[in-house]
Amino acid sequence: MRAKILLVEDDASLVELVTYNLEKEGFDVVRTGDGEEALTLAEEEKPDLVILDWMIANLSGIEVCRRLRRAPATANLPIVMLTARGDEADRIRGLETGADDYMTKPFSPRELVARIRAVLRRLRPALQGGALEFAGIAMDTTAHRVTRDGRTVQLGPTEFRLLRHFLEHPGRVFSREQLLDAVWGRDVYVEQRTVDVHIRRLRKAVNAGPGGEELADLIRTVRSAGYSLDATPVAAQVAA
Amino acid sequence: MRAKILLVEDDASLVELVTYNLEKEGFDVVRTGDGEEALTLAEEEKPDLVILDWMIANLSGIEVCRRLRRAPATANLPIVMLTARGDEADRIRGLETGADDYMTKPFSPRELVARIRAVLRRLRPALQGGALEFAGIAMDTTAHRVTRDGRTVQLGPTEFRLLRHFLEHPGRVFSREQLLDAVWGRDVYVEQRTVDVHIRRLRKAVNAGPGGEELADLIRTVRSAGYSLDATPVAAQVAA
DNA sequence: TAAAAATGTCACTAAATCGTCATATGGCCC
DNA sequence: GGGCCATATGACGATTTAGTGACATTTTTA
Repeated sequence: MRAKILLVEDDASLVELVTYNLEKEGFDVVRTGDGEEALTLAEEEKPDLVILDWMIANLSGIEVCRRLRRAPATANLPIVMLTARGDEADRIRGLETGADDYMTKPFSPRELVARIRAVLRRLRPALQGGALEFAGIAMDTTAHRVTRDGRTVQLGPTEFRLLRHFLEHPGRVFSREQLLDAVWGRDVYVEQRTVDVHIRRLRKAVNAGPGGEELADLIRTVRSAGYSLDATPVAAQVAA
Repeated sequence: MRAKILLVEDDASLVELVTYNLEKEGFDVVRTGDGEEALTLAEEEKPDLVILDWMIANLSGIEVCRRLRRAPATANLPIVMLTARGDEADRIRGLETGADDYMTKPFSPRELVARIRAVLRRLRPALQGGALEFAGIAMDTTAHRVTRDGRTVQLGPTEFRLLRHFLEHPGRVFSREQLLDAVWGRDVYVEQRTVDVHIRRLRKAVNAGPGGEELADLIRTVRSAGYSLDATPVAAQVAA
């Protein structure tokens, strides 16, 4: 999942510079130079983080910061303040108003990106690898939660580990032996056929639709080779 | 609750300066100038945050940072790096190694305090005397009071700390071992199953409705993994 | 000091998960 | 189509794991 960043800045050349660097690093960027609009966008676009210049039109950055903190919808939105002022007093005021970090112009875009990553690493572990996703299946490893198309999927511990392994290597085919090593552990002795059974349990849980019907099977059986997580169902190949 | 800070720095005068300012602001300070000792102290003292100088004896700051991140017990410990180097490359390297913030000497003690507060405000809201809230459960950490949907909930000390830990990391699953570390303390020896009993007591207190009936259980049991505070009850899954 | 509250363990129960097998199903080659 | 082989499936007992009530002990409070 790409993180979305709201950039509130009215210096056009700086906007370009920062946007370029953020997008190069894989962030989605939403931009505005206006304080009022920033508040609206923060609500509507649901960014994962806000970069906020101190000096912007209509509302000062610090006022925007204060209002973002006050509104329940954005109270927890991470904010990185940006400013030309090097004053210690200003920096402290910014941090005390609720900013998570503070950078003084001129700054290096790379450092900005590094700081943004540091903040996001903390607040959205999901954006940093705690979350896995493939073809509608989402797994939050820290919350130990799996959903398919938004609906919660109930899995036993072994099925959970099995699915995690597949999500970590989507598309790749694993033999039963490899799956036993990776999911059960290298020193455990269980029948290879046992893998089949857990694959079946995993399929049953993941492919169960809301009304009891079957969804597309995302686990592909590769005859005499093993299994893989795969987005192209057999039916689609036939139909095509 | 006072926050405990581990200061890893070998410049004696700087240690004095920072310690003075931190203690004035109400922090407890543990100090060392040695990298190896820093790792030990981080485990044993369970600080809420580490201030880490780049240049210290025995192990470089960045190596300490890396090891702290690697050890499960300290992987989530907030780290503020401190250094004489102003190099952008160094700053970025520090942040990418897992530091949460970075300050360059000479720095203002007041700004350091402000940055520490900003980091802690995020990660340990309870330390700031603030209120915690999740899905109808509200906790006032200073008044030591808990309510659910407005009604007061009566908790024993251990259940209170347990709930506070959950509220600080909503949604996240903790193993019994992690809960013992975080809630009971690293040096206490109690049976892992004791956690179950306190979970039960916490559930009983929190889920008791006004008329004696049961409210939705907000504590989720994750088999073979642990427990988490979670807003999506099982009933909702079934109904969906 | 006595009463009350809180704590940590244990034994037991309840529930879920696991691994295996026997059998059914389905693809593939001749 | 027949035979062969690999996989799918349903059932089942064994095992693992969590929930629960009780209890002795310690700590706090009155």
